[in-house]
Amino acid sequence: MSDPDAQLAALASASTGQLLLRAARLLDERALARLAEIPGAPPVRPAHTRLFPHLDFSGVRASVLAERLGVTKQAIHPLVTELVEWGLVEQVVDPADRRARLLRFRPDGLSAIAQGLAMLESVEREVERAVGTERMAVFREVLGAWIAALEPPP
Amino acid sequence: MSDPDAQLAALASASTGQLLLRAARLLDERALARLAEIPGAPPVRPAHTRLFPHLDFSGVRASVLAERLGVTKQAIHPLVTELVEWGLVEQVVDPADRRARLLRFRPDGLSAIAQGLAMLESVEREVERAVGTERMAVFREVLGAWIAALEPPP
DNA sequence: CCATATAGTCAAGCATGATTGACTATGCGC
DNA sequence: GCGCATAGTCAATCATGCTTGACTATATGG
Repeated sequence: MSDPDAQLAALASASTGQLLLRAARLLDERALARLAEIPGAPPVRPAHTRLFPHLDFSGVRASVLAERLGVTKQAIHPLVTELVEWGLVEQVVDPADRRARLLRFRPDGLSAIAQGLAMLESVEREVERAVGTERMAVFREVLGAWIAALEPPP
Repeated sequence: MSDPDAQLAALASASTGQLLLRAARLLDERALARLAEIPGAPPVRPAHTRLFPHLDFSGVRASVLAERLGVTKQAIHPLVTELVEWGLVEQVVDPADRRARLLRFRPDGLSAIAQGLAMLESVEREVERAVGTERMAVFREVLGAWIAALEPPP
């Protein structure tokens, strides 16, 4: 462990960060692949899934979405358009400013991708079964710490 | 919690899987951004970092790399070429089969991206400080369970 | 020794997801 | 009411990271 080269190599090839990246990539691929093999499901792409954590039933503006993801609103626009076409979200005029529209999940639309989401959940349950409820809780908590450490570019 | 719509929305917007994806994306962006702002550092892209977990000092064939990542060897080739140009890895003829070449880290090359890797490590330490050594150990373990659950497409 | 398989290379093309720039429509403040 | 800011749209372009297909060089088995 005192060899700095070995340490570097370990960092490059198997640090916790690398494990995190690897797990996420596998999860992403699997969730999308699962969705892709369901006949009627909309062709959701990674770019759409990035929007999900920022959507809810109360409504968000497209420009806010863009800002949160750190991209331009032009980049968001086609994605939102597709989600609307697929019936996953709907747009309503923002009562506070009629130029703007609020985007929000449509419950009946969400059920269209329910199986894909259910896959996420099933992997989650599988892992939970393997490691136990308590450890899973710790995991979620530490994940929160990672996000907190990374979220605002200090 | 009995409202299935709310459950779906929660799954779409904040399940553990989503948190995992989010943390990984943030980490990836930060590590690459850090590297990008170091003057002499090679312009490593996400595609290269995917190779790292599969590289070491003992040597791997490019085709094995491709197989592990689930892409064609043509996709791997330009990435490897760049890593070699940047001095991060070197190629030696495989003594077992002279058609093949083994790829392996070059210690002095690794130090060129040491600062980027060090950033990974520093975030890791920051998180560890925040949550404690024990919880970090649990985290790593659960991460392993996720990877195990996802690794071989069942 | 020759046929066939295998490791890696080269080239062209494509989907994705971003960018910049120009535009429309609406709202808000003086 | 007018002027300017703002929310969203449209169009063109670009980098990235793949793909398929054709090729070269080396190995191995009959």
